[in-house]
Amino acid sequence: MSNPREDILQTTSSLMEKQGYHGTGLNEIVRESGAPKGSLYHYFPDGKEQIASEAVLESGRLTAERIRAELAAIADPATAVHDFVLAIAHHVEASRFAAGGPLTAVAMETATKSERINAACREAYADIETAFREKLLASGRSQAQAMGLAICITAAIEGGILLSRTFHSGDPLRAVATQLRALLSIGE
Amino acid sequence: MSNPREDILQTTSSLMEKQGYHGTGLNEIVRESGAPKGSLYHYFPDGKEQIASEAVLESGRLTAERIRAELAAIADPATAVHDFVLAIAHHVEASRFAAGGPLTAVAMETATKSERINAACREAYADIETAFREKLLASGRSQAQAMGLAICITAAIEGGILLSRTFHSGDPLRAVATQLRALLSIGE
DNA sequence: GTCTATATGCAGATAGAC
DNA sequence: GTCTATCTGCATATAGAC
Repeated sequence: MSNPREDILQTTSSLMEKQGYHGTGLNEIVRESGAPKGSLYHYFPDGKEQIASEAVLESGRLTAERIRAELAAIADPATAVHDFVLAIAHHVEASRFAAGGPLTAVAMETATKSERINAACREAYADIETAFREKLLASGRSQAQAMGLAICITAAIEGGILLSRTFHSGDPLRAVATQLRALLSIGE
Repeated sequence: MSNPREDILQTTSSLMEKQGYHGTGLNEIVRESGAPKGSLYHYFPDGKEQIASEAVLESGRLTAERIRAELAAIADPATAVHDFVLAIAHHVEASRFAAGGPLTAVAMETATKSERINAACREAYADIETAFREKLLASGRSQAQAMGLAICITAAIEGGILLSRTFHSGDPLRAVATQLRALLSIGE
């Protein structure tokens, strides 16, 4: 089931994850994905912006899904989030500090430069925040509390990935895991 | 007191802050900085990597200095950090979501691509974490506690800047401010 | 120290054949 | 749907005059 369109999006995600939007070339994407050269503008007539936007959206959906699945396995939200962040730490280390999702770099680079990509990033982060928020709501937090916490969890994880990649160590993410567990244990 | 070298570094910081490392061209830096065209490779013989590395280092030192100054104004660390993050939120809004420092985007893009820039990012983040850690140590936390919290504060703020830029709103940073205050108030 | 001119290569994008 | 060929423009970097 070779699917050039999907291959292109997935390769784009993993390349932009490592080197951002501007650092990733279309030729590079075609080469790495193994997709037919001539098919790029056939599937994505709007070019690079469209490819990046769709890659970001797909990555957001996939990440939100994974978050839901992992959080569902453990009842207590503090422990669930803690363990989830530890899993990210392991994943980032296993990828030799290449992983982390394409959002962070792409979102920073394009926040004020491309309306289309920015909209995609907003939707992706909204998906992710919602996944955390739902878990907190299910365990009895108020709407406002759940929202504030979900934003902070998302921010701390994104920042933790950034620091872990920079220091080539999972330790920053593990520190984030510990502190988030403490934060989520307040008032229990 | 026109100083081409300094002008170039400062312009590099503010351009890479908006569009990252690969999205910023040397021509653009020269044009925006007003520095003499022919002086770029005179001051920075190693080219773009050197310019980015020095801009990152300078930005790290400056940021750490600002953190120390702001935190020193308020005795209670929870309130001090809270107010500091609110100030960032205001600053990011005032800049129309361009601000946030060159580190986030540059660090993500270059973590596994340029040894030299990566080393500069590590030093910059270490400076910043140290500024937070000192405040926590001064208020009686243990070394381990202060370290873990400082990392988490840095991560949450970086992530908060990312989200605030993406959503074109200071609210994510304000949510981070609230939660960090709660986290730092544990056990008081 | 600063200039202009330029080398070399790749970027994103398009045209038109098959 | 996929190919090759090509357009235009900018990227980083260098050479050599002043």
